Amino acid sequence: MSAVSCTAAVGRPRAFDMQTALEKALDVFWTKGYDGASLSDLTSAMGINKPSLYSAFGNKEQLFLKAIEFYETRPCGFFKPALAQSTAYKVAEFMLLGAAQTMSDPSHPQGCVMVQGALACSEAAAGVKEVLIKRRQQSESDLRDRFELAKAQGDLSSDEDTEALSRYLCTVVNGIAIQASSGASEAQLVDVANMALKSFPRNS
Amino acid sequence: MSAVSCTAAVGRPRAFDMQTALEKALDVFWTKGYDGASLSDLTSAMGINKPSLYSAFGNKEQLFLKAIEFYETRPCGFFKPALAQSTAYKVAEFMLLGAAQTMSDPSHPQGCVMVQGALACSEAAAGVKEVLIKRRQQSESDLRDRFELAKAQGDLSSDEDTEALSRYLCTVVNGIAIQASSGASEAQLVDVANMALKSFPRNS
DNA sequence: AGGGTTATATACTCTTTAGTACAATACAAC
DNA sequence: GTTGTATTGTACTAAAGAGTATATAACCCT
Repeated sequence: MSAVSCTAAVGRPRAFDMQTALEKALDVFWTKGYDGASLSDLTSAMGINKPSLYSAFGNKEQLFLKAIEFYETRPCGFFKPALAQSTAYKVAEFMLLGAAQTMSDPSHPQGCVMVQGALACSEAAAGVKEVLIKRRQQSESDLRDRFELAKAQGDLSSDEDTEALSRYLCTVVNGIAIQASSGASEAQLVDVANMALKSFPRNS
Repeated sequence: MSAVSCTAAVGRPRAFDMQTALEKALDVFWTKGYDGASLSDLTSAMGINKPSLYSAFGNKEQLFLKAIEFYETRPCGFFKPALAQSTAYKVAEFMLLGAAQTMSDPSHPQGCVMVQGALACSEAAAGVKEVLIKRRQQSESDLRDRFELAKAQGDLSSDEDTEALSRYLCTVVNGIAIQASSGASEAQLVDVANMALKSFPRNS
């Protein structure tokens, strides 16, 4: 009954790997969205039965939240590496090209689960929709903070509107997500990314 | 049994207006998406019972298709007016600003039903998802055709890649749809539109 | 006024949905 | 080996899903 998920080796051991199961669940939500993903879809993709799912992850909503948490922190993400670039322009470049490449990558579902996981949805999904909106807004303000830093460091002109800049970038990234989920190729999305970059101020 | 929907005044007259009912249905699909919109949601919004819905519109899928058909052709759309602008740049400007205004308009659901109606969805919605993708791609190629015309008319340089240009614009418009459906204001979206316009070639 | 025709409301069908009860099972600790 | 604990598989529940049968009501035409 402890709140922390302790790995005490007591009782029958779990027969599946939670991390792999979570990845499978993520793929289902990514492809079908929260409303479109049924528990049957989830359990059959995860290779487990419903009681195992419920005991390990809570319920459908909590499973979704854990899945997108994993999505955000897994190594192949492009967002955090983008923020770590050395100049504002390089941040924007890394972000747009990273989005173009990652979202069309055929080794996982196309697009972005943070966008298509719950965009227009039932009341049952209203909670997760709000969470996704908040996360996207958080990304936007993280990006703005990075550009404020760039101003302080002198690689972004001080009269730039960092909020508008970050919103513009996130808008294009979201648009790229739509295109990718509609079947656009990496090459096509890289073109879009490069065209979007033309609007971005460079101080060279 | 005739295939054409003739308005023969025979039998009991319909007690509701099909057009208004269709608009109500559109609002539901727009807000909840295809998967998230239940028949109860639809019938209660339309103010009719299920048999009326089925006799008037076929089934859920056909109702959705008729709803988006109405969506595309209703007067408040911005796409066709954009194509009618006199120069390539004005087309782009009208398109982006029109998207920013229309999609944040509080007089109807925010965002774009062609995007959020069925983005990631169940197998039951796979058909309508494909239709939406095709419609969006059609818009993209209509825009490209318009830019090809602009080349011929001399208001767009002949070495521009019209396909990349139209894809870029549609990507930003789709991104604006996401932002609007997440609660962005018109002013914020107009900023995005103007920033996106900076990438667009002007021959002035 | 009566017959033909179509829409309406109620009540139903069958399937699928999310979530759970329970008995059997597999391990650690003693 | 027995006990305690936690997971597993099967079978279940109650609600909601899409779609329909049927009887009644409202209209036009003759």
